[in-house]
Amino acid sequence: MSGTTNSTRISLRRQETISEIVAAAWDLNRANGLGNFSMRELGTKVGMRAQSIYSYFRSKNEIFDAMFCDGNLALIETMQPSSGDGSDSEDQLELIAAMMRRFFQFCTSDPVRYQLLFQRTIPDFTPSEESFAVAQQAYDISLAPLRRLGLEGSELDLITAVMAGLVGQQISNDPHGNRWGLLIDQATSMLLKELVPDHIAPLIKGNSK
Amino acid sequence: MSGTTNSTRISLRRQETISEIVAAAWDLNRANGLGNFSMRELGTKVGMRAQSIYSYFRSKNEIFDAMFCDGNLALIETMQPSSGDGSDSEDQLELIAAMMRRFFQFCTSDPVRYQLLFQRTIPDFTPSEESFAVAQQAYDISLAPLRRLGLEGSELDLITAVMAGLVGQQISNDPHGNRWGLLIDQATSMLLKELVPDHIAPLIKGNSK
DNA sequence: ACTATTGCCTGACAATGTCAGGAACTACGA
DNA sequence: TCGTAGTTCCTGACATTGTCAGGCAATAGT
Repeated sequence: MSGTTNSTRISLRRQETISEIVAAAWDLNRANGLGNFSMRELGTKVGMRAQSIYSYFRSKNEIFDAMFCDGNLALIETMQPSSGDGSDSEDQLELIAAMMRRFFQFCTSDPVRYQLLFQRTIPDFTPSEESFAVAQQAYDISLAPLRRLGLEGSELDLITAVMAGLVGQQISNDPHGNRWGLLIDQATSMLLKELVPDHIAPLIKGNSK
Repeated sequence: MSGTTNSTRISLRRQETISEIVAAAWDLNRANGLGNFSMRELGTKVGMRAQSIYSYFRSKNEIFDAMFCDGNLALIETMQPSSGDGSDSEDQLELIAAMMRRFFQFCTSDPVRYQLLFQRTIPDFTPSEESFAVAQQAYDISLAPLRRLGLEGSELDLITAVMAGLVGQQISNDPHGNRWGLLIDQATSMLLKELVPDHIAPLIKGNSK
């Protein structure tokens, strides 16, 4: 099982099987909680024996690695700017709020994916260089609108903390609701008042208690 | 192994052994990552066979439960008001900032404990009624200073999200440093400006960019 | 057609959580 | 003090789990 082949047909077939295995792994993780599945269960779901999976992935952790890469690609797709994104100050600010809501939705719509991407749930799993590079790309794309506002360093740290906090609390404490989702706009405006006070007048409509 | 005995000496001995097992479990979890230890390893560390541990805990998850309870008792101890806490408005505000710093320190000083208390890392583990009650108590004690300021509902949600976010980002991204710890005071004042604007004049010394 | 590669299988092994039964020791009551 | 009950650990064992080795049937390449 070298994994290298010159045949397009076989290569395609192999890629398909790999994708099937990864998709089945997502299903099992979502059903059982992250990490709570056996290779035998996975094999059964795909229609082969567990041992056969080892001709596609060298270890269980390599399946997590493929999932990690998969999840970050999905994040890139979610956070990629869409074609209608304007460039003047007012649109930028609305873009930030929309970006926050998009990230929140991405994370809370799939808690297992969130765990794998942003927490350290699997003790022995660390991403490969390749998939870590994808994660870095996802990070850069996610923060690009903030950087375009001139935010950097500790300012970005504060924003990522607030965003991560809203998501984390939502997933931990109200997984089937939207309790912390209702706070996104307030949190966003609070952050922008703090970090970009000169730019926020048009967006802020009054937030006093 | 009924676990019920009339003998103080035996009862004490049993409690000591239980404590030893839990302490050894903390050590192993901290060394290997949460959940990444075997009962055999734990038995060896305590000086008995793995099977013998089952005369003290019915399952591995029951050990996690004891640890969960343990960790929340430590949180209660950390967040309990100290004797020098004043009651007027100015002291209250400084109390909030100190509370934030204390919570941050509690979490980041022991990431495995943080994971067990605040994340869902062990798929099949849910706290027992008894230890969940301790966790509720810890929550109430932690939030009491905020409630004394008149904060409630979604205001508390925003604060807990920011706090959780700072901790979570710190532990995930800078486990051996203090990158997000440096943002605590700014985050605190930002929150108080947002939520208690009438009360914060004496504390805020100017935070514009 | 023949050979090499691929894709799965069976068989097996060490590690893991946990159960059952029992021996040695300790505590309690007569 | 002695006998009995309870406690604390042990050995032995089992089902499950991650993963390796070897091999056969089907497919691909020449």
